[in-house]
Amino acid sequence: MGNPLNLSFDPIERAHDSWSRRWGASPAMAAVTSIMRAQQILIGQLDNALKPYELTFARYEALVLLTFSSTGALPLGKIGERLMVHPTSVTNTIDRLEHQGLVRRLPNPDDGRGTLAQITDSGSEVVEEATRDLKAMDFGLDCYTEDELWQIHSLFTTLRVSFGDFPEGGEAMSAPD
Amino acid sequence: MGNPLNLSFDPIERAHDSWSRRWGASPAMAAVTSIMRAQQILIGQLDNALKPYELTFARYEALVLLTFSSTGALPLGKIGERLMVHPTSVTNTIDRLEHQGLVRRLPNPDDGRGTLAQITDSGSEVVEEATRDLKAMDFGLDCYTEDELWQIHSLFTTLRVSFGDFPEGGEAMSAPD
DNA sequence: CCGATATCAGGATTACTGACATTC
DNA sequence: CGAATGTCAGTATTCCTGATATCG
Repeated sequence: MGNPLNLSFDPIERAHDSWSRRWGASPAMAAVTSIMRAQQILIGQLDNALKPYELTFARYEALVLLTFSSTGALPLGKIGERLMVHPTSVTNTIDRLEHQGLVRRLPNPDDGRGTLAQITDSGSEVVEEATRDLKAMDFGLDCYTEDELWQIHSLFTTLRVSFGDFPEGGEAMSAPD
Repeated sequence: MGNPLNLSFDPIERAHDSWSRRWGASPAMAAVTSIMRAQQILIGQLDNALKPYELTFARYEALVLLTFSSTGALPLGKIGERLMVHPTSVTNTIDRLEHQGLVRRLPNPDDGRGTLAQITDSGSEVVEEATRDLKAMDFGLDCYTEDELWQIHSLFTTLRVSFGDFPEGGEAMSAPD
């Protein structure tokens, strides 16, 4: 559903009201459904903005990651780790980008088993343009103040740490690349 | 990726640092990627908790919605509206639930074109049990205080209103059902 | 006849499991 | 040999674009 619902009431508020009457108030239930809908709205906005480049947000993120690498190339495994996606999804993503000519595969000189994905000149151009567009639309979050955006980021860092993505208060150590 | 990343650093913080150096600081970029990962973590937790019942969170939500209806039945179109999913996805969801015996289809007595989905006794039992489980795990949000949960809900209500899901400050009018 | 309500066929993403060849 | 890196085949979800039969 990439389109506004345009209802006369808030379906999530309504669901939470009914839920409360039956099973007791649950701010967690209200929060989860809000997060789900927010993600749905955002991914719709982002994918839509990237459509002219035939990119999805997932593919855009892969290109951005390669852009930041010193040589413009990274082993597929590392890409999956950074983007938090499954190995087979990385293969799929890189396949697609390769067919689009935005990335090329190279054997990893440091590991005969591995493959590097390297961004092409065309890929670099596309990233620059797409980034300009996404910045212009504030990644779909133009309804927020800068303060609120940091608040959101901070709140979810709590969840990610709690889930075990990375240790609390890291960032002050070695920089694996 | 339903599993913790277990990295030694925060991949989102890292990405935002690189991004900032190249294109300027963007709290929106940091917020979006945080939201995406949070949603990924949560849907993984929820679907995992519902696996014993052969439910996904989407199917669970459909059952809950029917539970709240006075007759335990609703037109498919209304279900899609409330759950914010595409009509064809509703057909698919109800198909699945019907095969599981948790829901049955009935012709809509008020509209010859329409179909009602009605929850079965078996469906009602499953909802109760699944809900108990989800409440016990706080919908995957047990790392938050009640205050933080309302904060999250409130922040995303801003986004949903801004996107056009429903009018600001609604909730004080008729109650379509 | 036009619009609304499903349903169906089919395409695009993404995640995950299991298997497998290659290499460390 | 046991572990790691990618790739492939195949499955499950969900979203979306038509096309379509039926009813209001």
